[in-house]
Amino acid sequence: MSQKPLLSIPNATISRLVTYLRILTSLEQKGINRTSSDALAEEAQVSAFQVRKDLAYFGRFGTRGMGYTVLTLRRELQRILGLNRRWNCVIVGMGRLGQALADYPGYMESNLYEFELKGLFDIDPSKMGMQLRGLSVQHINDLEHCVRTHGVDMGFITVPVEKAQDAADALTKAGVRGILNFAPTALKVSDDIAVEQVDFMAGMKRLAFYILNPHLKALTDQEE
Amino acid sequence: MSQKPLLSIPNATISRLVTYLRILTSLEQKGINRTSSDALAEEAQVSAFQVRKDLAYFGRFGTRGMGYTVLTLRRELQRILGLNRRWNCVIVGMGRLGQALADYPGYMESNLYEFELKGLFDIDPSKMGMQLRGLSVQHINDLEHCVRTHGVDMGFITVPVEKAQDAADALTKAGVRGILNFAPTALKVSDDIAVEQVDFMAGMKRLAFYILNPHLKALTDQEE
DNA sequence: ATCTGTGAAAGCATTCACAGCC
DNA sequence: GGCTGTGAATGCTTTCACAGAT
Repeated sequence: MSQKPLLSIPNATISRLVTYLRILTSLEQKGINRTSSDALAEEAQVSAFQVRKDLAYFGRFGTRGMGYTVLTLRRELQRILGLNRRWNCVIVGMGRLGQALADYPGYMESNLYEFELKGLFDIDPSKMGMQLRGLSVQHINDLEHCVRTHGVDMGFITVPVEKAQDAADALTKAGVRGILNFAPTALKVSDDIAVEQVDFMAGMKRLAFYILNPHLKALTDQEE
Repeated sequence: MSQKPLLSIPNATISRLVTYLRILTSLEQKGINRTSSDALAEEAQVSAFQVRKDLAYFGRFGTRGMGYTVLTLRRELQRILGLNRRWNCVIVGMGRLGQALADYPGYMESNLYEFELKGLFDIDPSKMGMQLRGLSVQHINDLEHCVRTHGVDMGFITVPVEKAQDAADALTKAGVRGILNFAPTALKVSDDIAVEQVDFMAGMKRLAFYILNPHLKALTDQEE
């Protein structure tokens, strides 16, 4: 219930928690009900120190000398990461990236998270009514209504970079609590709205760089 | 020509270099031919120190008291990032993510990078011959031939997690120089092959976490 | 004896201050 | 004077070593 952190959590920790959760789910399916920081570290390919430190940001979930109960730790991680609920989403900007994102069925049925698309928006009249995954593209003016009626949590911005701030303002006004920005620009939004930046092709760009510079090894990872 | 770095470069620096390049390209289009670390920093929303430090990893491109020549710096960054060439790519695994990736037209015509798909591969016989973006899905056995004849640089792994290592082995044998791994597992490959990990939905997961924990602010960014 | 939880040390990346060149 | 390039300082993340619980 009560989260401990007064300090800020490394972003990388959050990514790793998702990994631990995936491992725990898999252990559970195999009928294994106890594990240890060593075993989790082995699977996640990080150090056991790292596993324990990551968990320590949120509380104490193990028993000294014993390890962790798979079921308990799995539940705790689900709670911390927000997986006991569905996340309602909208896409603003139905260009090529928005369409690809709407068409991508994976995130709806990811075995961990439950993200659900509730609306698709654009300002281009020629796109109105276009059907994608059972939703029809609506005008941005209808965004607020959609957000209120469906209890939309987050919006994905996939408009051209020069329109990104407008889209963020519209999402703010509509009342979403978080924005995932695919446009390569930093958004200015009010403090109570979470913003995460996504560079869709960052992986390819880094890869191109490291192929070109084989003597440089990527030591920092995840990121994405 | 000669790259300076003996030290390892922060991964975040590479992402920022791409940002600087985008800004320089835009300045050039506007006919502006001189700029400064201050101006670049303003646009990129980082500090001027950061801009200069990032550039310093690769050499000296400015003139003290004067700033940078847009044209020169743009060219240098293009060279460093590998944008004077085309990157030939293949996708291994034509499930939902592989299909979405093949269908996504954006990375082919990105105004900075030139990535081109040269082949689509799977092991499932029922997928063979399936058409996507002018390419037909081939059996993984034909991967090596494709890589040799087209000079393929990198492969994207979009197979289920338990098949990811096999896909990596096949790509290694076929002779690619880099692998972009979308499966949530760490691959073991020979040292001379660059591997970058991509978590397609990491942004959404982080966002869910920060919406749930509004008192925690994301301070580390980009990554992606 | 075992394995967690955590303060302290080490390792990196960012920020800073200023020396060095126009 | 102005602005870059860079060693030194700061701040954050990871690693470590060990105290503490069973």
